[in-house]
Amino acid sequence: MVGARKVTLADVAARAGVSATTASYILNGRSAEMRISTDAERRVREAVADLGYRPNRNARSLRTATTKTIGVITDFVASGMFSSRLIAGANAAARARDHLLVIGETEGDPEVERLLVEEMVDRQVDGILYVTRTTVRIPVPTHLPVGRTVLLNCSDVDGELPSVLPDEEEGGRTAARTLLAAGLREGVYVVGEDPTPQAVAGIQRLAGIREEFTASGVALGGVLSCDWSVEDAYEAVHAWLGRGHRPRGLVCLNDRIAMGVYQALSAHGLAVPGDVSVISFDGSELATWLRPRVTSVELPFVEMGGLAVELLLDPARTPGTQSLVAMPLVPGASIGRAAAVSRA
Amino acid sequence: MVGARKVTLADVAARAGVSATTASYILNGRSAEMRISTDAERRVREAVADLGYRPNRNARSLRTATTKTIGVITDFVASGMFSSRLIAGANAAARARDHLLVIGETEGDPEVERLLVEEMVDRQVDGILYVTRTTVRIPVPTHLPVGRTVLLNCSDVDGELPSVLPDEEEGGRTAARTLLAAGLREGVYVVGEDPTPQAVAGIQRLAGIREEFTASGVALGGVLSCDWSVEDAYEAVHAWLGRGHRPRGLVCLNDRIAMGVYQALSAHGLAVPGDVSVISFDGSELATWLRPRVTSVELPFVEMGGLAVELLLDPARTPGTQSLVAMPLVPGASIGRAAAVSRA
DNA sequence: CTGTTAGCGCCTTCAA
DNA sequence: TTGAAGGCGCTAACAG
Repeated sequence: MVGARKVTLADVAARAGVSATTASYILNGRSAEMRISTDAERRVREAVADLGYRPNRNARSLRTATTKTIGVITDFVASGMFSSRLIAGANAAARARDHLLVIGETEGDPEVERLLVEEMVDRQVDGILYVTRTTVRIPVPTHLPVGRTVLLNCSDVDGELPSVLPDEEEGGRTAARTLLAAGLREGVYVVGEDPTPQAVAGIQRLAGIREEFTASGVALGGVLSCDWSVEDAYEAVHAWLGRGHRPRGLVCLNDRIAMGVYQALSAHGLAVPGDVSVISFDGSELATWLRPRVTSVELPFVEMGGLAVELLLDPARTPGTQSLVAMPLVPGASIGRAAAVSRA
Repeated sequence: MVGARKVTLADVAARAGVSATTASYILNGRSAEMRISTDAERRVREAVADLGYRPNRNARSLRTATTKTIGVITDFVASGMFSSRLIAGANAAARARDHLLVIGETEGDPEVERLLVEEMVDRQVDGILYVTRTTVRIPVPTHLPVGRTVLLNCSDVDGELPSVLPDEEEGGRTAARTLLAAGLREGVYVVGEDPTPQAVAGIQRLAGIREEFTASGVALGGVLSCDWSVEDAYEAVHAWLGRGHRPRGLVCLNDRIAMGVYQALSAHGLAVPGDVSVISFDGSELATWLRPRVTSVELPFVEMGGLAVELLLDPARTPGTQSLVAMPLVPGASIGRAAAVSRA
């Protein structure tokens, strides 16, 4: 029951026996600066309480040309299974800075995207967060307001707009290090080489993994290519195992692949981590649902969303055009300490 | 690069050689009604194009006291794994009616909730969608603007506010019917009786299942109680199977439970659907990831979100205080046609 | 310290 | 068919 009828600042001022100006100053916390008498202040605050006054933010926005609102334009993020955490992070940061989020989902349609950007600019949003579900490098829409846009989970091919991304390469190194630290020194394969052209996650993760293995003087067993889906991973690994391969460790490029891999291993009677150690990427809920839980390198979506908002609201803070957020390791129980030297 | 500087309606009018009034009429599609000359109209539209004019929605809102914006207040929906589809549905419907969504997540904090409602009312949202992650029956916050609020996925204990909910009971009947149609007539158990007090989904699903079984003169084997999580379902079913029980069919009260059930069955060497038929609720992505895919009764979140927006924007349409949306069956491969009579 | 005056950009009677 | 004028509610110079 938010009465919210027609109580205006003028009403408050009248009741408090001051001018609207004075009331405005007080309500905007400028009473000290303006040296308003404590008495006037008290009377105004009373009037506000008595009348149940609430400022009309539209009117304020019309004057100040600022709305304390951030526009979020996404492809499928809001509906996505874990990428929605990007929104959650952004939302939390926005709230902490007294901003609200207006969201718009484009479903990948460039025309809808254009419309949404216009809509939001029309609504005077203070900035726009352009968010993608998967980490991609794209030719960014030309109509985004340059000064006030931050790319989240994607980067501009022209590198003009500031962007926030997970540090995939370091994530790859983390995964590799974790396996190496467990004593795995042979028979380690990567599952899920990514064929999608724009997607960068797979490529970078793989690069990090390779780098770390090379640095440790250990050779990677090989790379199995498959789509990033449970079913495709299952098919690929199942067939591969069927041809007699017996890996010691598998690096799954995301949690869904890990699920498919678990299914394939199980179908061949191989145990995790007894026979095969598994590690993956994403750190999603799914990782915790697998049995045993798969150790996963987490996509720091919440943190990324938060950082993006900070950058958007704090122009000066922009450390450069690209911010990489660390991917923490979420321990599971999918990695066995390998016998010093495997003797299968 | 949305120039969006300072092109006002007045500029457009000036360039077109008409008054702001005329320009306003034209841009609001009232030129016919106002019998504006086609020539004036053409000139105005040209001016709009030339100047790249965009209306300032704040100014408009100040006048019209309408913002074409819907406030969405959720507990954890936006970050939730599939409940975010509620938002997706609402968003689509909102866009179709030229509205945008402002979202706010309360993380279950009533104080935050109060603040958010105020914020949104201050911003003159045209209505509020109050959304919960799980289907619950709750004492709804008192400060929601009565005329313009729709509850989504929850209902008011006082039954005052209109609400949109999945038709859980019918969903339960659907699940039961599906199993019965496959010839299962004994050894059917339900997994996941829900202990949470406010949650209604489990209770209603179970009621529907029971009703259908009773109607068919078939006795339910029993009900296994466990939390609605993969791990808990696994533990419960695993222990139960360990005590020698051998079900023919299992109805899992959600997809996560189904996942735990699959794990438990697998651990006991029981095959789906060979040894045991399984059906579940939610129809989430997870259902499609299980091997074989589990047949699931879908939570119609997208449709619910859409309907909620319709009701919010179309006061007259409200058919009553509570709208139930049908839960469609999403076929998987987890149900075997039982031998006419089991003879284990 | 406080009030007066002017708009922000748009919509909408009321006259012409 | 079009224009002039007023005001939505609030903020910010600029006086006093």
